Amino acid sequence: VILHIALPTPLDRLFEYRFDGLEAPPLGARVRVNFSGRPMLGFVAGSSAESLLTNKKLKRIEELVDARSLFQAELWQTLEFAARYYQHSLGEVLSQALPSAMRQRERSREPGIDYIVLSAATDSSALHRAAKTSAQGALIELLRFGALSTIQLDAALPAWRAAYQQLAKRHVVERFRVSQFDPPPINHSRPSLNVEQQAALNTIHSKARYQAYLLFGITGSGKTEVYLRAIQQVLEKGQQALLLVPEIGLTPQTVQRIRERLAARVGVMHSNLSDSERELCWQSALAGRLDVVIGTRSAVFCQFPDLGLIVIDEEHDASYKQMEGFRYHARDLALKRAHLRGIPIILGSATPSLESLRNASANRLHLLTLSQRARAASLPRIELIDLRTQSQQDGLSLRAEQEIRAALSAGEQVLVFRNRRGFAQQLQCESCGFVPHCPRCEQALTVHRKAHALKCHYCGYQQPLHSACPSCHSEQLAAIGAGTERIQDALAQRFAEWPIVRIDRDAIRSKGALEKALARVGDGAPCILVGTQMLAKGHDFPKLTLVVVIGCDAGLHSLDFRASERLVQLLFQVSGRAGRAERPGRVLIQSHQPEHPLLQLLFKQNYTEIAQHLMHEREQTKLPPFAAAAMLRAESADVLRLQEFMQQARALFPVSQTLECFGPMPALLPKRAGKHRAQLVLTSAERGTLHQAIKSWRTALPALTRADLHYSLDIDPMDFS
DNA sequence: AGCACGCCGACT
DNA sequence: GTCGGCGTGCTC
Repeated sequence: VILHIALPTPLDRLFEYRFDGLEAPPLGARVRVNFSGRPMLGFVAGSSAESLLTNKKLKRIEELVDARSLFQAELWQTLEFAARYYQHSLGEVLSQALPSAMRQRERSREPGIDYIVLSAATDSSALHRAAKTSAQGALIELLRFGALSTIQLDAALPAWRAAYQQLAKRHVVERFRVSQFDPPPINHSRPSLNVEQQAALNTIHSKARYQAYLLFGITGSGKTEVYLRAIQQVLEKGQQALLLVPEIGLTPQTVQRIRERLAARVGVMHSNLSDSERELCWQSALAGRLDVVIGTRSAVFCQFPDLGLIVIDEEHDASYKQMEGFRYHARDLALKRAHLRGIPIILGSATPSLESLRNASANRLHLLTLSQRARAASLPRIELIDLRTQSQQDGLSLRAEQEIRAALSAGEQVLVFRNRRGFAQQLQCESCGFVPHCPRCEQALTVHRKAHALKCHYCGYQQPLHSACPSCHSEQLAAIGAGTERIQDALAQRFAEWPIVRIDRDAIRSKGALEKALARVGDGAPCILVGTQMLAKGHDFPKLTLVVVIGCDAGLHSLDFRASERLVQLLFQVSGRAGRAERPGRVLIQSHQPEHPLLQLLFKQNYTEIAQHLMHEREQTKLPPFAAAAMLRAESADVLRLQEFMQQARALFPVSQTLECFGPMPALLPKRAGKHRAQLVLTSAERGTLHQAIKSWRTALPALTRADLHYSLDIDPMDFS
């Protein structure tokens, strides 16, 4: 038999190999082959009795690794579709749908799982001796109600390993290994539903076949409770559920809460797990040892004996789009999967993507609305601070300062949101105007004062902070613009009597640092939180009543067509942090342009209205969701080579009445890490037309490439970066 | 993407 | 005389 093998190489075609079996193995089984002198694992993707190739060329399958397909029928079809839709090699698509451990290693280990438990001999006095604030205390606290797996502990207490070592020495805790996940302790307390939640749930329950829902619920309206009830219903039927969350949204608290609430075997799948842990979760789900998998983007490829429901939380989140290699959108593939499987899927968001809103108005998504806040009495009030009439220092206006003081004095917590880390955006010589730039990206370097460095936030380049201008040797160097570090310093000077907690990528370097920082805020004592978008999602601060947003003007004028949508979603999310408990929240937005229509619309706290405004803009400019778009990106150290390639690529593209091509234009970051970057945007009102055009056009591209020139094709690009 | 093969410049 | 640059072509 001749097998047609999909190989994990960018070459977008199948390769034929001779197989010495009587009949062809099932599609999706792995095989070991020699490909151009290298050993490789490929996937059976077809077969035939004969081959047109000469016997000399045709090689043998060295080993059939799996007797059965690794992919259930509906996932296989989804992946075949994905390869076609994203115009990516099937072999790479299949390979990426597997945990990386299974891409290289042929046999998987017997899945087993390590649990940590309090020793039977440990009495309560020993438990009391461990300080509650230490990692050891936290570990004991977690284990008090039963054993937890290493995976659960990684999620709940990232720094648990060191504490475990210490406690194990004193025989307070011990480790044992079992071959499957066990259900956590049962916890039946569940909040009651309001009328809207119940109505949404009834609608979801009414249909057991494919139906896609858009659960549009404002922050605090109880979307999660609807997900959990819907999942529970599915579990009661003996089926399993998949819950996708954004990268940043998978907090230990979320997982723990869901685990307890559902009293089900819950697996977690995210990028911080080790390869073997991911494989374990993947294998366990497939083997029916898990009821629910919560995971980020790549968890969309998890398989179950009888998957009954998919939920996508924060469906608008950009982290669902893979930004390199096989550039899939997990939400869109989940929709495809649910459709092929004939099961319901829920997309949830307080700020749905324009794509989903449009799908809802076209009845491709059934809209379910939650407009009542479950716990808080009212929505936060939004106020704009006009920076043109307000003096400001270190990025903070006088008005904001007064409001912060008032809130703190009233015993409340304050969040100062600034989506830029570091001390200052740039350094400028006051006598000659010199601004240090990254030699590889040509962007102004960010000042990091604590680290005493100038850093490039795009490529990671850094150099020591100058004390004198390298150009004119003046020592008058001004730090321009305020990042989180500077704002923290400024706040510390003005509010010395209150604790200030900064949360951004610089402050939260190590595992567990985020938990530590959040714990400092968790007791509800008055304090100031300063941070980037790390703070915007998922975390609940009941005592937080005031949010101050610093410097969001850049998002109003970006060249990226999705920038304003993102800004609005971010501002809504940040606003949602305020006043979740009984106290009403307030949001102060500092801007140089408070009259900007988007900011004016934010006032009304009505996302639908803002979305309509944005939608109108997109319709005018014929951009997604009113057109299908694709993007050709290329980069090279040699500008001329890059320009030549892009010009030729453009010339070959069959522009017509229904097909448009914009560019070549420099990328949003025209130079990054020493490479010049350019892009070509292709759009059409007809998705099929665009797809066909790109399909034939793309075959001509390899002939245009030179050494040191890389290009990639992005279908449904998320940004113009 | 890799990797081999192949044809022209600066070294022992 | 050779070592090595990367342009071109192939992978069942």
